[in-house]
Amino acid sequence: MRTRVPPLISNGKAVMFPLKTFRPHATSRGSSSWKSMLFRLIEDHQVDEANRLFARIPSPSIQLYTMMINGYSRINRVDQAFRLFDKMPARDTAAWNSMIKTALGIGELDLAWKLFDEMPEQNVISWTTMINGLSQFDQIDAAEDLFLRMPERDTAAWNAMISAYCDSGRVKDACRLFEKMPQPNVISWTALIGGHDQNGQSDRALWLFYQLWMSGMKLTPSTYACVLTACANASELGLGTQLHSNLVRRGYSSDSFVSTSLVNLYAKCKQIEDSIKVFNEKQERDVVSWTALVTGYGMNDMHDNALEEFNKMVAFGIQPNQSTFSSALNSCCGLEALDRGKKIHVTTVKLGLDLDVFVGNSLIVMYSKCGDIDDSLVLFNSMDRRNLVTWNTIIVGCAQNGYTSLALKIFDAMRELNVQPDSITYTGLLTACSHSKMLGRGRHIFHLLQHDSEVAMKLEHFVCMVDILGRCGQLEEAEELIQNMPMEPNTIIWLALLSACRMHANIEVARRTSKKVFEMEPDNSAAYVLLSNIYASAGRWNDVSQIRLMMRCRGIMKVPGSSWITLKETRHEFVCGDRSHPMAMEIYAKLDWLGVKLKELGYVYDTRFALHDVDDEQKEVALAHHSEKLAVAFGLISTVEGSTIRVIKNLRVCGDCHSAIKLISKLVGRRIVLRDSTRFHHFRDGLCSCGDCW
DNA sequence: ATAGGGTTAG
Repeated sequence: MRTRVPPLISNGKAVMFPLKTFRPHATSRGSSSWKSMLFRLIEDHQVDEANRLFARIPSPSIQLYTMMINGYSRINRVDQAFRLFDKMPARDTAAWNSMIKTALGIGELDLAWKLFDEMPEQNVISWTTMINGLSQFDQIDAAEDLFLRMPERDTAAWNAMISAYCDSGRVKDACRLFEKMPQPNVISWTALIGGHDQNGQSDRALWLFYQLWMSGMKLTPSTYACVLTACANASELGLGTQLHSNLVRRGYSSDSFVSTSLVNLYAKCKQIEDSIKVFNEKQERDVVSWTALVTGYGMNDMHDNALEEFNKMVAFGIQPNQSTFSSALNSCCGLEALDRGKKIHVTTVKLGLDLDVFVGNSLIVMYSKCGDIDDSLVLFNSMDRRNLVTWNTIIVGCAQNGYTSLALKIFDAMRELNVQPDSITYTGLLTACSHSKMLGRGRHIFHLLQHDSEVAMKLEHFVCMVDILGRCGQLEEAEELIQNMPMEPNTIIWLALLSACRMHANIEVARRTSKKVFEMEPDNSAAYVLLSNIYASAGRWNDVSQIRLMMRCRGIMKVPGSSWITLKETRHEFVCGDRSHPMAMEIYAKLDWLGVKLKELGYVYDTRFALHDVDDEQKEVALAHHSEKLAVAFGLISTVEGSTIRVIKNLRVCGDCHSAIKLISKLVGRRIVLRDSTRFHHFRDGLCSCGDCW
């Protein structure tokens, strides 16, 4: 929205008229009663009503004009604000300041500058308003320049500059200013505490709070809200609880900001019951507090409750906003609930929020985490505004769903638009290459990353590269990379190498590698399972039984494989050889039928994978009755013919199941989406999206 | 109670 510059302003200097000429009848008493009536209406957002009253005032004072202007400005009726400003017989500095603020409110920075330059006399408030506005436009250097140039500074001006520094991440500069300012007040402290917290320095924020507390300065509700948030982020439940009882004694518990901070505090500290309690005792339930609760349920893995609460909020008549949607969609991911995610998508469209960049990003994540990468891409292509998160989200989504070349293509498009990648972008790309065993492209991306001065290399990048090298059989090079990297290796990177050893049956490297894991994490079952599988594949049964003995002695249990499918919001979970499901008879009958049909297609069980399970009793039946096969069979008999089946497995999909499900997809003419612990497999027409690089 | 500074969810 562009606002025309009003004629009086572009004319240059405004003329001040003596007030008495214009309101001869106004007495101070009369004016104060007009004022209180206007004030009440404006506070109540009844601006039209206020304007009718204003029109009846014989010669309104400058103050009354300015009140009306601010009333319009607050509800974004900017044209009317400017019209009144044009009409007023004289303007004081406050009126000009109101107009600067109005211009900034609609994003008209140029207009704000114009007003600031043309007003006859700026005061400290004019300067402070501009500093604040420049900060909102990320023009921190211009704000700093104004701050240094302003003729006099009061505490509010210092505070504005401290906040501006904090908002642009320049916490050190904020501290420097705070040290230098003559009279820091509780607002200065609150700004500095909040600034540290918001820039990831919650511990330092709490240390600052301790200083404030010792100074004996009286805390305001804002300070409590701010500090409670820092407690939440630093997981300082103890301090948070003390502050809670303290603020109750001060009578601050009904403050909306404070109570929302408490809802957040308890949710983040995994005290969801207390969080619910605070929320239920809260007088007004607004979007923010309700969103805090929805998010809180999500953080406590109570996604069903989260979505229930989201629905309650909508039914209560409170309109969700970007944040609410992003939390609700996140819970859809947690439940793999594509159907409910789609319903929420419809709601975002109704509210016109689906094109919002944050909501759009959440929708992309929801679709790709629920295995519907095609709808993710449709959404990505329809977004007219994108940020780095958008690009990262779609790249990671493609990587997890086997769309490797598309991920690389999107990266090229991103670079053509000069969007600077970050460490997540590179991780996504390397993951994509690893999933498709693209050694050359992987090396290329790794090279780009090493020479990208804007991105710091992280351990996870090396994990990805080791994974690529390992999968492509370059075990020695992978081992060398681990030994020469600039940070300490963790068990994850050794396990990546170990699993490559399994793929390429390399006992020598496996021995060295597993030794590292046993030293670092003797209780990690993955290394034992992998090593024993490597020995078993080589027929070295003595070594296998030795490892099993070791596991038994150390009391290490392997994580049992399980797969599940969600139908009509109910989760049906299966483990290998499971007969506990009410429809077990039908499921096994279907599996037998599939077995016959698959044999006709020339399928033979790949017995190498019978060794996948360490436990003896599961060995024989294992292959035919693996959990993922059970879940697929259940899906086939419980859903409409032709519809897509979506299965999730907690571990990696077994190789035999992978071949079998490919054929099943062709046999029954269905798309089957299987999400395992690392990625998605889209089976269709006898093929898998992973190109068998599982 | 004419204008500026701090506060809640993601």
